[in-house]
Amino acid sequence: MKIATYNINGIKARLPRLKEWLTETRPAVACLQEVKSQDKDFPAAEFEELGYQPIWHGQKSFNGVAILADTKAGYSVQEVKRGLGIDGPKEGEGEQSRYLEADIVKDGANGTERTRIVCIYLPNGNPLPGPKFDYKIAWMEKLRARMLEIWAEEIPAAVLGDYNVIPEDDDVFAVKAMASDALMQPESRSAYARLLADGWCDAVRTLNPRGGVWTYWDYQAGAWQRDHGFRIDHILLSPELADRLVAVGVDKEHRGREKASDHAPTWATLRDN
DNA sequence: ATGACTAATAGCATTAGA
Repeated sequence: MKIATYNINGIKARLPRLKEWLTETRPAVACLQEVKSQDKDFPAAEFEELGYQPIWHGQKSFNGVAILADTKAGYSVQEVKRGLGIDGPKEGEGEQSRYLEADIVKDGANGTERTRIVCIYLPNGNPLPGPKFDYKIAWMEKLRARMLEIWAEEIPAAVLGDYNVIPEDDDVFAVKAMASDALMQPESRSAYARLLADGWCDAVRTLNPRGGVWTYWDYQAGAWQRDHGFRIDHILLSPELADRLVAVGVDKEHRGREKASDHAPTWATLRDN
């Protein structure tokens, strides 16, 4: 079972690239972030034609998350929860669309297999200090509380998405370049480290203990051409899924295509039960 | 150096991203 996360940076602008990626790599589950469209504009039929069942939590202009399940491979998606119940950083703004939780279901000879999949788009947190950074840290605390609830259920679970956290110094091309950024502040890192301390397994780090894996390259200053990237898209696994971890990867080649997102798809494959 | 790109929405710029 291959599970993937991909910050697509606008579904309208990215649809041809996204469909290409789904067709070429065929993940069982795809978590999408920065959909940047309202619910009514989500192109559900485009995914259904490819053999994917989508659920989505949209928002006008920015944010927005979605989960796709490969129906051709026998998977379906059942929504469990949307939103963490935390308001955005602006006065009276209400909640932003950053959290979508679902069960991926597959019927087999040995009964029904259920995998909890959580798709997150964690707040960026810049500039700092300020309300946006405070919001990021508060959001991470809310996320941790929800992840502890899921942990207590003792179910196979994965929390995938754009965490907007560079966990370690070897997850960035140059520490100095990002030192003052919200992505690698001590508070951001320690909030992420707490998730790992709770027992969640960082899949990409586990199979790449020396770091040096990037999932994002800025559009600016020739970052892609110079390989000036960093790792902020993460796949966290419960013990049940960590035991089944086979491989991880970043579909880096897709970052180099025409009209690409600034993130690359990041995936993990899990052994079948 | 708060620049450099890119996307969305509403325009003849601004907000947001990271």
